[in-house]
Amino acid sequence: MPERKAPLRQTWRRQRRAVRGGPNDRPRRREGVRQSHARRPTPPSGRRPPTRPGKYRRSCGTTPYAAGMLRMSTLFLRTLREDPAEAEVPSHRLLVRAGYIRRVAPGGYAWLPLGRLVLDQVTRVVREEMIAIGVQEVSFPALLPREPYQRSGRWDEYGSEIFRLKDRRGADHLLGPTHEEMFTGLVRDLYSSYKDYPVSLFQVQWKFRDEARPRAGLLRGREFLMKDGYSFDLDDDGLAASYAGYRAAYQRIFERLGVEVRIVNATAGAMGGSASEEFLAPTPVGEDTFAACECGYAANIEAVTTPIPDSPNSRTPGESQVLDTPDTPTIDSLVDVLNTRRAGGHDGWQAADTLKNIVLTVDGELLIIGVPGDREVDLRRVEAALYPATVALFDDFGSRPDLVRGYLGPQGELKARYLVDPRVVPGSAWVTGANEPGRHAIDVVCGRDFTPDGTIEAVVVRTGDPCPRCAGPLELRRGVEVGHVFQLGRRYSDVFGLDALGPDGRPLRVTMGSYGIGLSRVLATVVEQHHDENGICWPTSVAPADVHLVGLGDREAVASLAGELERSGLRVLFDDRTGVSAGVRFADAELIGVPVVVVAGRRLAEGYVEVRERVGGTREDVAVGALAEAVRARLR
RNA sequence: CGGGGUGUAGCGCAGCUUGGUAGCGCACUCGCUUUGGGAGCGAGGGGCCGUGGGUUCAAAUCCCGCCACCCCGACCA
Repeated sequence: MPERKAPLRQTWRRQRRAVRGGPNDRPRRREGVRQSHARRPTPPSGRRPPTRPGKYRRSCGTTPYAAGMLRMSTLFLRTLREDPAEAEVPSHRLLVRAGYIRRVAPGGYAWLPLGRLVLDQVTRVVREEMIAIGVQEVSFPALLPREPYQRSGRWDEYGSEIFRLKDRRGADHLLGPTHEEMFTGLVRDLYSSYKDYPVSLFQVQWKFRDEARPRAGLLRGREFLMKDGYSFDLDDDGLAASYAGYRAAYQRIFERLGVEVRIVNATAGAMGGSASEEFLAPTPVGEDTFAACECGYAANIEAVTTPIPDSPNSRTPGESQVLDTPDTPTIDSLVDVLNTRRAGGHDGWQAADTLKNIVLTVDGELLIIGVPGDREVDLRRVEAALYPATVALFDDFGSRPDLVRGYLGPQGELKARYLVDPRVVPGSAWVTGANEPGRHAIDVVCGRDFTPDGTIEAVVVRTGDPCPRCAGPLELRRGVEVGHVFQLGRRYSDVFGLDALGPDGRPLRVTMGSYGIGLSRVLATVVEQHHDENGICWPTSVAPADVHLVGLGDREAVASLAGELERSGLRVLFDDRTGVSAGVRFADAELIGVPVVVVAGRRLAEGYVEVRERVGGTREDVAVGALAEAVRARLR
């Protein structure tokens, strides 16, 4: 933490206080102050006229700190006793109630002073770690021209997710969802030699997505603050090194922010590219489902791979035979009939012994997928496996009488490309349709009676499925995607012709990586992971203040205590409001969630105050002289 | 896009069934009292009742249309 020096303004403020007088002298009502506000767009505090803005400390960015102290008597804040009706998830509820944010549109939020402070803290941590690994900061507009996105194909691919607008001449623009195109173009314009590389750039910018349904407050908005970084390397090893650098920095960032994350394998999605990992923060309100194992394996649900079973079957299959199985359009009805009849001399038939064949269209082409009958097909996983193709269920059986609905089987002449779940290994025997209405075949053996064109991860992953790394049981969990790193490769450098002239005089095509952190989403995630029934419990690294001073005793004595805390370098949120009961102050302190609360009250005259920790609720009386150290010791 | 719900003061809600010109709690203002867990008493300010039309002597209330927002799902770096 950077050292904070006590500014000279302190003495000046005290003089004003002495001149002013009584407790009801509310400075913001003063004419002079108002005029100053009108002239100066960002007064750091209403308490004094900002006559020398250049002298205000800058370490807090756009914060409303006047000099390391926030006074609740003038802070633009109103806490709510009741939950806002529209808020469901804890972060949304608490951030609105504690006066950090306020909804202004579906998926759009105003940031109040406390919210700005916290958002700046999150940004500061991320920025520090980016700079620490040598990434340089630039800044692009949020409003972007169509052409680069047209060229990369994303103008069309993104579809209705993208915010598009026209200017007065009818020219198309968009509000940037991410900025790969712009960064690629910038580097191409300025750099042309291999000696310039590698280079890595980032920005912090508001991004826009026309979400079909914004929800959960900041977790899924249509406008959100994001740090996006891009690496540019000359070869795959360089890219791998850049990727590793960002990945490690991200781990440090989330560690510092107090956000628990799991790094999961991910599919690349609409941005193209290969290696890709997501940073998922586990929380019950997360929208992403991932599979995790005790051994440390974790993967996005789309990226989970199925271990190949050792033994194909529990029973030895005979020759395949066709049975009349009328009225068995479903797996359950088929299994019942098989067991009743002791088909194949066996009555232990289960849904998992059957092979269900699902007909899909992939970019208009027919595809049949064979999966064990106890499994459902997960179209999102299919789509991920076949990316970028578009996948849909086939339902026009009327046009294909050769596809016998409900009685499809892969044996004989295949009518379309045929892929199977990895559990359908060579040598495994299945009960499947006989391609005739009302008939099924048993002991249909993969590799003998039919030969698939390949395997595909198509079925819904279930709790208890075997881990691909250790075969232990997988657990399904929910998480918020707070960060994403991936190796784009040359997708964008190909499109924009980003080359570096090599030492041999030949052009080298640059390879790229892309790395994002959703800053406003991280802020909400911190709250999801750090709150209780009374309010937020900020980690020190992002808290709007280090210490929340509740003044209950003698006003002058409390004010002087606040000044001492401030001079010791702590960021102080000082509840100097008049006419507010102790209960309200305590409740507000817990709601706002500063990590250490100091109550200066009944023992203040004897030189003692109470120090409380927001997490755990411990309380201890501390001598005033040792207060700053006692607070600092609890901040960590 | 499909399903459900809601629009009344800054926030949370009642009033609508049975039409008579708007109310409660919190917040806000003033006065007095109170002061270690969301204080008490008294006095106040604040609302084109989402919107357009219709019915009626009269509409927050009944009828029709529209709009907005919230929740679940689909979709989604």
